[in-house]
Amino acid sequence: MRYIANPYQCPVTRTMSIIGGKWKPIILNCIGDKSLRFGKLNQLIPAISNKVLSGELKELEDLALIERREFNELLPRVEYRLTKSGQSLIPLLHELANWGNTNLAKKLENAIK
Amino acid sequence: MRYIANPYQCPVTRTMSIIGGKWKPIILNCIGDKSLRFGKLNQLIPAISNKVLSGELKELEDLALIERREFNELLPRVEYRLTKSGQSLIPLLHELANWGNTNLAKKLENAIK
DNA sequence: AATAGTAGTAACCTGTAGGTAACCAGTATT
DNA sequence: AATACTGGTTACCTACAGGTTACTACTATT
Repeated sequence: MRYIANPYQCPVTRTMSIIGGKWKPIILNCIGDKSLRFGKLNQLIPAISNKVLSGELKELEDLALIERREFNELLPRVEYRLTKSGQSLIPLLHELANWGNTNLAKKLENAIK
Repeated sequence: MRYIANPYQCPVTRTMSIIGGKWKPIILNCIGDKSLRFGKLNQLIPAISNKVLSGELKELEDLALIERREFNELLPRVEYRLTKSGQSLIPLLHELANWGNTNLAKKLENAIK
């Protein structure tokens, strides 16, 4: 496989533009194989504001990595779950996590702050 | 494996902070198993400015992903190559590229611009 | 009638990754 | 004596990801 040295055509950069954000890998991982409501996600990830969470969810939906389902019952609710494509990212995320754990655990504590 | 829903402690985010930049995966991939000079890298990646290239190389060196070797010969030169740790990233980059190619090829052409 | 929970929006602000352009000292070429 | 190449540095600028705060309309609870 050959890479072209231009980020706009680079497949790694392309993947990064999806999972490279601050919250997307965390959101994907939190959802996992469950079907979660907005509020539940907000609880699981307390550091995210609901504006940002809402934006990220919309982007993930546009990328067809998650599915948004509205239930118009007496008290209406919304649930999010991974699509096939989204599920296929999970093992990749785990590998990234592993690499980070084995290769960088201490080295980065300060760098990341 | 359990993730804590906070990017500063998230191992995926940790890894991302290294390869998640615009140029780092490209640089790592360009070096590959070779030993490249600054100027050569600049040629291979024409879209990067030498200020940014210089900065990225410094960061990659700080992270011990590449090695910088100065040769103080008649015309002094500098060569960069991957460390063991840097080499261990290459397969991961390939997987990211693969995922991007199979799952997103078209979907993102516009999104990324 | 007041408060809390639902799933968000709207307006505004900020930090920083990345970009541009000019410059450096030393050597080699023309 | 002028220009180009080496491997960078410095100062300055900008776009945008992400953050903060306040607000919405609806229902349920007390």
